[in-house]
Amino acid sequence: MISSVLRSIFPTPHFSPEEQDSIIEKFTRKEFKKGEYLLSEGQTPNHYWFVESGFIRSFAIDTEGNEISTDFFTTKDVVIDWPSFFMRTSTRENIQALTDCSCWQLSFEKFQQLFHGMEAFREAGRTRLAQSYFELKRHNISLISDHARDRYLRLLEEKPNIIQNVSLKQIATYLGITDTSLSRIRNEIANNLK
Amino acid sequence: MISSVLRSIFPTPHFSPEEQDSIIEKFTRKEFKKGEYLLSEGQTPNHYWFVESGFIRSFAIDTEGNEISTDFFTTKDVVIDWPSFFMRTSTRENIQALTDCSCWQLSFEKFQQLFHGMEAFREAGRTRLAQSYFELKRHNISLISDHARDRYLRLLEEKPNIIQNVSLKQIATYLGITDTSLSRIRNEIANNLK
DNA sequence: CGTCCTTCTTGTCATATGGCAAGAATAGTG
DNA sequence: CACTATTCTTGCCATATGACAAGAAGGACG
Repeated sequence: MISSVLRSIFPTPHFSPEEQDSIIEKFTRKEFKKGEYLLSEGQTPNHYWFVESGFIRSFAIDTEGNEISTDFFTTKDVVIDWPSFFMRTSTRENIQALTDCSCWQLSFEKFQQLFHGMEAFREAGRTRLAQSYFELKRHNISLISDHARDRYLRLLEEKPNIIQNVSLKQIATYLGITDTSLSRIRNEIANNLK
Repeated sequence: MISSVLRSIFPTPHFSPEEQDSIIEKFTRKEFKKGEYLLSEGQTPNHYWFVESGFIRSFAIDTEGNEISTDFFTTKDVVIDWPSFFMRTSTRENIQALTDCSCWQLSFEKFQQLFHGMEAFREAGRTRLAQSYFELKRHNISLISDHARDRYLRLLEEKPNIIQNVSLKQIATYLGITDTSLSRIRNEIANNLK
């Protein structure tokens, strides 16, 4: 099975062709239909994925029962709930396909083989997790310091195609506001008010 | 040098006595005076620490130049900025001793030896990072969903000794509010208003 | 033990965002 | 292609929290 996406995720300078092959052969192709869940709250994940095509979101349920979007994923992104995958615990997250998706799936077992058997693989994995941590903290600080408007504008820059794939409400909870407020913010921006 | 703290961080069921010894010998003792910085924005960290005694906070500077507390550390906690430590990049964080502190320090180089040389060590490290990620995300969702009052009460439960060691202002920015608002919240709680 | 400096509290008013509800627009479906 | 169900917008008013400033309280230090 050919995957230019996987090769670009484990690129040549850091991985020898043999290493690439032994990584890629451990992945299997997985398709998800729009609306389908890759992972649901309460489950203990046995896999994670890289996105070949499609759009995915993760969300958690807060104390009031509201869905709070925690992240959005598209081509080349790793789709994983780090804590539950590594700690083998049940997750608080839900991960749902927003469009039909095509992904590359790796089992925990195969992941462990690669992680403990190949130095380059664990360096890359560690870096990926550290990068996710960095972005999560950045979002955190932004929630504290920035106005909703600024958060929205930055999200648009970073994920321009989010508009076509994600409902206002789902974007709003990611930004920490209501869909009503986000609608107003969009209106202000469109009309160049403020 | 004896350290019951380090032994409890790399505990017996998961680490053989030999492994414990080979880990612990790589740490050095490091003392910090109240107010001293373990890490400053712009630096690339070459070490991380476990706290033996004392109280430490980390903070970032936001776009307006305000200090935003990102975490608090005390005995047994790992003090590290994961992204910059692993990615060998300059950090956005500042880490400062709030009291005189005694820590165990590990260099990046020695860390790498342990990480790539000892399976139990890298499992433990990965778990620690995953756990930090989990708590960061929980804080994130709390910033979006919970009232400041609830965040404050939870912080008090989780770190009861924070009050003795950290100023209101530093706690407030962690909670995402101003010190003024936190003062009012404390007043409400004390007088059982609301 | 008095002085100074930081931290904390409290008052007044401002503002960002929320809650609710009604209509408008859009998309999904037989 | 009509019908229905979401999703999005907009109005009105409520509320949590912020900004600023003045005083009170608490700690550090000679």
